[in-house]
Amino acid sequence: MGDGVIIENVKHVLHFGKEAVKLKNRIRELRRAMGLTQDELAGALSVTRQTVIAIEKGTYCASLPLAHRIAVFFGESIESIFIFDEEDQ
Amino acid sequence: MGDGVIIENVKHVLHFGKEAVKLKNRIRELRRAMGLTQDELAGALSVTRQTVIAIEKGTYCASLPLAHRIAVFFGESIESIFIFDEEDQ
DNA sequence: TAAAAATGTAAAATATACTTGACATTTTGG
DNA sequence: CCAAAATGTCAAGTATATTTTACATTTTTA
Repeated sequence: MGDGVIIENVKHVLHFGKEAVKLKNRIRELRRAMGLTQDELAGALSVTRQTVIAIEKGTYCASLPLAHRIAVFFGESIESIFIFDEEDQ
Repeated sequence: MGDGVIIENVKHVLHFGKEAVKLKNRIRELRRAMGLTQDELAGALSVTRQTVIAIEKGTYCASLPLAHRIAVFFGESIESIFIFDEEDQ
């Protein structure tokens, strides 16, 4: 199965690693557009208000399941809500 | 700012919570289509082989940043790679 | 302006994602 | 068939996400 070409491909792609990805998101903006408080959004997503605060502020990332719930709630894709900058950290 | 309608909306939407989301993904399939080993994919994503194994098997979810790297690597959206079933857990 | 609602902050505890290392089993190729 | 490569498993440790509680500040509204 494996041949030389495969290894070349992998090496060529090694810079896809952790060095990238600074994450911002449009949650506060989307939440306010719906006229919701942090507490109401938290309830709708089944997380605490602290989690909404931390994610809106960028203190940490949402987990993938939570990101999905957020995307479904706002009717947009994960990629359109979370912005992955191609910069350090 | 807040009015009665808003509260109605929130109550109406409370079932978007954790009860959903059982997660599978197409990573093994996509990796094999590229003729890569788990170890090579792990290297390309800057994670360990254990992480690739666990995510392929569904032992746990990728974090959002890792899900994003995976999506970029395979040239697809997060939503098309990770499948969120609307079932329990 | 004063009360109420919304937002922010901080620390300790728990859950989950990820790493490291070591070894077992399966699959592949000579 | 045998060796090497690939995949799987297990356990302990670190990192990060989420919860809980409690209080401080800002914004809204009566």
